[in-house]
Amino acid sequence: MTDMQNNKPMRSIERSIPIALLRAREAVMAHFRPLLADRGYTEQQWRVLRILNEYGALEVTQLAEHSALLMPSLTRILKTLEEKQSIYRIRDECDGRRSLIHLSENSKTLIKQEAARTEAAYAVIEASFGAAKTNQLLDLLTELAAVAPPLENKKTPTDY
Amino acid sequence: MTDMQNNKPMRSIERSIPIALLRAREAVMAHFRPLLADRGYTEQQWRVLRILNEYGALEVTQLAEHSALLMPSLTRILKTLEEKQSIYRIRDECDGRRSLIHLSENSKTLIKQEAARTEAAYAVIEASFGAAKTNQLLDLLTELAAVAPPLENKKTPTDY
DNA sequence: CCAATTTAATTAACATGTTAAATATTTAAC
DNA sequence: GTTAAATATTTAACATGTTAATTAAATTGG
Repeated sequence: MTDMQNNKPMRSIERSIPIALLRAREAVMAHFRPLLADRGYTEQQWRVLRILNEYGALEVTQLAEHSALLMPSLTRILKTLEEKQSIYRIRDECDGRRSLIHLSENSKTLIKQEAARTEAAYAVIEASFGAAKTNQLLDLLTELAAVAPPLENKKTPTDY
Repeated sequence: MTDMQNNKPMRSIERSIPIALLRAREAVMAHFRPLLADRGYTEQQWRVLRILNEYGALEVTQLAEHSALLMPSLTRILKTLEEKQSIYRIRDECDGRRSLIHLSENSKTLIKQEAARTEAAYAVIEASFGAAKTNQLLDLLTELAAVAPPLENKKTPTDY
């Protein structure tokens, strides 16, 4: 009874939270992908534009946080968006490492034009899933996102 | 009042379902990443092994469905896993296009050994988030994943 | 039987995800 | 004030996501 063996089988993958989140996300994105394709932007590129439209000019780190993108991804995305003249940068005078990312006028116009189609896609989802459940889900997801991350591999030597 | 202009601003990104799903997923995965790193597998590679362990040998298409991976991704992952001797293929005698993917004995042993650590990570999440909410969330996600996808771009010519 | 279609899987091309390392600039400590 | 530590961002390398095209093997229709 005191042996090290653990005989419990691994939890069924059918109740895997990460996979359930993936599948739900895929179902939702299926509604937006046609819009994105028409606009000529990827999901992540459009997300960056939406964030800038909502918050105004942001530094790269803040932009990464709001858009849920890692810095290396954002670096590449910003390069692409800059080439498409969807955004532009203004370097910080005081701190040469920082720069503010601004939305171009073209992008602001495009987002305004697309607002109705975006809302329509949301409406289809909510009509099927229900506004109450949508809000309930968003609340649960927000709470789950706040679960404390596991302790980092702290390099605590055992010798003191 | 009958103009084409829509003046409603775009929905706030703070209540974006796709982003909320992303963030929640990231918070959960943070608990499993250290385990994956120790094992030397990526999240997706490990998922494939878990699926095969649960369902037994599967054809590539079924494996893609269960693991929520697109076929091109799975093709590459299977090549890697085959080189690591984590899986092996057996071609179908009757249909030369198909093959069954089998879990190697090494992998079966590894998954058994890791079951306890995996459960422990789940336990941490449930201790923080709560078992009731976990189940509630899984139910909502399953339902959301079932929302009817938008009508495909059917190539319906307008001339008949 | 065979050309046309369908199906299973792979390949190609480009974008992003992920971790680690490198750069450049600023701040802190002597 | 100059070196060390910290910070913001980028680069590098490899894996996966995504769409379209391709290959190879069955199946169908004539």
